[in-house]
Amino acid sequence: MERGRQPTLGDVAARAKVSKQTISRVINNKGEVAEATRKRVLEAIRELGYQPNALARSLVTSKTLVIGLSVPNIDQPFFPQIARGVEDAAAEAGYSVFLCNASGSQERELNAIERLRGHRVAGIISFNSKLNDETIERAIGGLFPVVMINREISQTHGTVIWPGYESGARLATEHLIRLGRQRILFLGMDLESNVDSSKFAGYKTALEQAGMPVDPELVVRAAGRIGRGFSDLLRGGEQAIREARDRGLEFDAIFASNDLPGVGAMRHLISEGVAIPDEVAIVGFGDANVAGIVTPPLSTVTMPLYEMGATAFHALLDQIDRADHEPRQVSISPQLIIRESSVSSEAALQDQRSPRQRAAG
Amino acid sequence: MERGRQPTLGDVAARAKVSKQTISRVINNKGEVAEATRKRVLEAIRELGYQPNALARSLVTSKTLVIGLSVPNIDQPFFPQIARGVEDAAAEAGYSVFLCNASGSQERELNAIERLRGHRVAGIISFNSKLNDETIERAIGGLFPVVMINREISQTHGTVIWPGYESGARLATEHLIRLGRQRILFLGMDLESNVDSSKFAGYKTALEQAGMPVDPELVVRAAGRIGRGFSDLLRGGEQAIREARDRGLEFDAIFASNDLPGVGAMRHLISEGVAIPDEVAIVGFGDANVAGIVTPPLSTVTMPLYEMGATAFHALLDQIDRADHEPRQVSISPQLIIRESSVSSEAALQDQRSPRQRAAG
DNA sequence: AGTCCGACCGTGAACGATAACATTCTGTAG
DNA sequence: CTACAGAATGTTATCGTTCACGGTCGGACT
Repeated sequence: MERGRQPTLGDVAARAKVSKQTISRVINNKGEVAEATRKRVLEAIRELGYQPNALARSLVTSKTLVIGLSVPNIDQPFFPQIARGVEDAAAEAGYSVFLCNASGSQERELNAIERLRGHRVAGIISFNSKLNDETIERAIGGLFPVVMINREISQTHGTVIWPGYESGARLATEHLIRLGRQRILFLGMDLESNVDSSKFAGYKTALEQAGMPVDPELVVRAAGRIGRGFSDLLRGGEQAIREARDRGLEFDAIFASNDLPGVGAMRHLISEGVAIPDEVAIVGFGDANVAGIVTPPLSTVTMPLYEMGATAFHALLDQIDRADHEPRQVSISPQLIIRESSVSSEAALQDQRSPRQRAAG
Repeated sequence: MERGRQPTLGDVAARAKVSKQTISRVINNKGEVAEATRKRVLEAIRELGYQPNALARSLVTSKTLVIGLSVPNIDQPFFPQIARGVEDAAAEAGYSVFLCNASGSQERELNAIERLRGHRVAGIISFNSKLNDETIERAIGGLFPVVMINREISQTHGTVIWPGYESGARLATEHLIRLGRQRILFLGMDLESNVDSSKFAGYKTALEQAGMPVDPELVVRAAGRIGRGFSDLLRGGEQAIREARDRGLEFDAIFASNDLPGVGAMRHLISEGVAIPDEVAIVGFGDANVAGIVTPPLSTVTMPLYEMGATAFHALLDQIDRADHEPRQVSISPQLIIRESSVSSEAALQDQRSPRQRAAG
């Protein structure tokens, strides 16, 4: 199978019997060109199936219609939806998206950034980076616009998108408190990460405002890392709860900082004959899809992920178009979805109203 | 925030006091260069933070280290795992991946292909294209290598990866037959598509080989399209089964061509008090993650998706590296995972052995 | 008639790299 | 002493575009 050379501006010019410059003018709708020749040119373009070489174009204009999107692991709830939001918005603006899967490894993430730099992308959207500010600064410092999702503040230039993990966790915890739960277990994953620590802060605030104690024993860590498999995370939650019960820990509710360990925890409790939500009420955090499909459906805190992706792209575009752009910070409001893992079906409808209103604020 | 110009070969050359060509030689490890100058050059590169411009490089070599990946909808089980497989393999080989989300629209898919052409990608991996052979031929005919997943045969050049939908569906149906089920409902989505029709063919073959009738009444269509939302597909299955029962259809098993409608169907049956698997046994098709998380866990036919992605990339690389590459066809063997939606937990272990062996063949 | 203007189109340089060829330099064989 | 191989480096052309000019031509205005 021989591979055809793609036609160039010159080929089109020869066929339409005008200079290359005129072809360029037609393509870019820039400068005046007589109606007759424009038609001839378009005809030649069509006949040859000409498609401008973006590489050559970018080389001279030093602009590319390409951005990079770096995620820890596309194969995990949360990220695909964001990616879709980014891709949709980008395609609409004529941009293409390089997908980089960091797999939770710093090395691979840095590697990807280098590659993106080589391609002279117009900007980067980085999700949940494991890299610290200093490293990021060294790798991309000021070279091109960046939007970072899941980063609270940053000395780096660029826009930061921060989902309101704290307020989301507070919504969830307040919901459990309102249900009369006394001992609410916090099931985290990586308590040192800014994501989990924010969620913990929300949990803590809710307890304190209700005048309830924050018992360190009730803070439990589930093994498993973002960037690893799906079932890894499930098992992590399962095991953490098993161990907690083995050592005699008592609790009547769980707030899981991530849905998957939350589901694992729920499965284990059910298999042990614990009644959900009567004996233990559970609320997760993350993705509406997975949480909605389990039995009983898992109450969860969720975010408009698709819109977050689109927002991230538009924020990036703002920076690309105006080099003088000020660093911005965008926050996203999470929303509590109440299902039957925390409230039995009849009661659910009644409680649904008040937290929704809070979520909007 | 001002944006720094990236250093070029020339800048490095000036700093190391050699010609640009020597820099190029060092970077590409091509041609001989004295150890002393090589060191000086590397030092200059490090100091300036130089990163070769892939655009300029590609322009002269007419090779890019970029491929395109087109999927119907990244935000849906199946695709993220494939994408990860592709991205991992690509990154290892130094390639970057353009992600294109066709959203199930032909127009957007063609659009994406045009964009990819403009970027002179080295090849394209297209998943489950809605486009017919003729359109594809016109859009990319012979211009660059293509690997198509989910396409049985094709007049087009290029490699085709075809998951064994037919044999997978046969495994599932045989499993249900072996359980003594007499009236097995086929729950499809888009019976006209090559994917669903292959699955139907497998279903039919299994019935015929067992000497059982193929009742057209038992072929039911779930609304909802790939490319739409998650819950869309769930509801489609739910509704289809509701309607089937409303019109008095009787069945003791369901083979769902896609997990999501299968789960929807199961949920509806459970809510109606139908015992799973005693009264109705269910087997789905698709993704192990989602199917494993529902209650009861859904038996399903699944495929090594991550490996499929990696395989697709390597097949593409083969074509890229050797222009004379012959069109190939790769097939993937599906595997039946038996869970409690078809067999109660004790019985499951016994039946597990025989279908596994068939899947390997 | 001369001038000027606007519409239309072409020319040459540049972008940042590599390919192919040319040059310099050193050491060694004839 | 000359020639010549081979290592080390430099020169020039090229990839496919766009940019910043410059030219031509016809007509309106003075």
